[in-house]
Amino acid sequence: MRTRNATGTSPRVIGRLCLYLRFLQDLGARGVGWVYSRELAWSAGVTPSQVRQDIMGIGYQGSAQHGYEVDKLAEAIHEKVGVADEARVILIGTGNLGRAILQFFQRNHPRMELVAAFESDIFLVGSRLHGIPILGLGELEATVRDQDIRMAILAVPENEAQNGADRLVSAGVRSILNFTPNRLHVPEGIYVEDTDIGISLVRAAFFGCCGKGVKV
Amino acid sequence: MRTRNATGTSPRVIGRLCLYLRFLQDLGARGVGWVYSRELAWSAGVTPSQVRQDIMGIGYQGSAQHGYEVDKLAEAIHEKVGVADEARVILIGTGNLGRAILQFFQRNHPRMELVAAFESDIFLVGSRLHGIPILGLGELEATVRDQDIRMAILAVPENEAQNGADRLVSAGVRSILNFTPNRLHVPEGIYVEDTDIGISLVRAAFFGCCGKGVKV
DNA sequence: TAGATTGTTAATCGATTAACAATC
DNA sequence: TAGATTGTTAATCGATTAACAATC
Repeated sequence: MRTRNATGTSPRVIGRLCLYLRFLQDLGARGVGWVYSRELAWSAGVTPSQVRQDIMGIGYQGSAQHGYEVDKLAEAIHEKVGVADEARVILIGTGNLGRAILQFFQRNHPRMELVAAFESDIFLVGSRLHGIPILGLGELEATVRDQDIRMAILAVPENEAQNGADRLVSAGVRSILNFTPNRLHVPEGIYVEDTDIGISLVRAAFFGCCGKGVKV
Repeated sequence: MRTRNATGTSPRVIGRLCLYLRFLQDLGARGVGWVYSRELAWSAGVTPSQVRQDIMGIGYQGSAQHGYEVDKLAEAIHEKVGVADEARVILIGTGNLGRAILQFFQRNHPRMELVAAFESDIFLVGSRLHGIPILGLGELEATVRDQDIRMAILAVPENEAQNGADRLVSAGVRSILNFTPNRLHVPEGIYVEDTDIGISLVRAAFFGCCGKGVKV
């Protein structure tokens, strides 16, 4: 199963564009005006060839003489990827992981807006965590519909994962950032981004200790 | 740049084996004795073909009649991936993210052992967080050497990321689970697993809101 | 100019899927 | 047996890299 969109942009390309954008913003802040694919490649840990492919993919053109204009390229990438800025998001689950995500929003204040967090524990409902209102799970569907929410962060206990996803999807959510250790079964057209710390730990242990991981 | 090891096991395969293992352990606990590739595939969100490929890769054989024996297959996967159980890990940085990771260890108690956490704030050094001793960054190298640590979790502020990685590598660490938003530059043979919540958010927003993500 | 870089196509590489004989 | 499944090879698909003409 692959994810694609109309323009052929894959999740991997989006990830790399984000990395380029961070580097470009950094360069811009330092007053650097131009950058070569080689330098962008270095910042993102990829090849210059791939950088040029990615930039070709968003239709931006550089100069063979000076490389890419920092501000212009940043703008071009932002035009492609900047939907994140307008995204309004909800969080389901305010356990340890949920609270870490709330903190992430409070600290890094990504431009996307965290509208509300949902929680089944009625003692928490009605309060606020890191400035975000905690609503009861019963209000989930109404909130998604009324506020036209298209994206949700799922951080509920494992045994509620699929049920939570089902409710989100039927309420109208189009993409889920899944922090549960389960793989979610969703209809076609719904995007799921899995984040699995347990697997990341095992992978690092495997390649670090015994797998003799080798970059080739 | 790809990561490979002697036996050809890629990070993706390891990730899927972990998912199969979780499902198998669940089945085992429920007293189920046999499982088909179709069911394993469903649990991990992949195709039965891929499941059979992965299982072939670890050298386990099933039966065309009953599928795979749950306990035996779990054991075979565990034999491949179970190095994680013996891994001893250190954490660098005890900010918000670092503390979330400490909580993760305390709650999910993965079998790998979190030996110590390192912190530059001298007011925290000497105390314990979630049962884990907090040491000063000056003790990093000695600890890695004396305790033969091969894996580290990097959760320092962005501007200390590369420096932290350099110190870890030169002290002898072989793999890094990187929670900073930077891509680390490490020598060949060192494995880095990147976890980037910011990018995950942007991806989900992109494919949920405007990218019209479609599973194909 | 000479040298370095981009844009873009072609080649390569790896990962996934399909197909099907063998099996029970 | 008939039907379903595995093991395994071949085909497909996608992503990455290499190559090189065009450019300045």
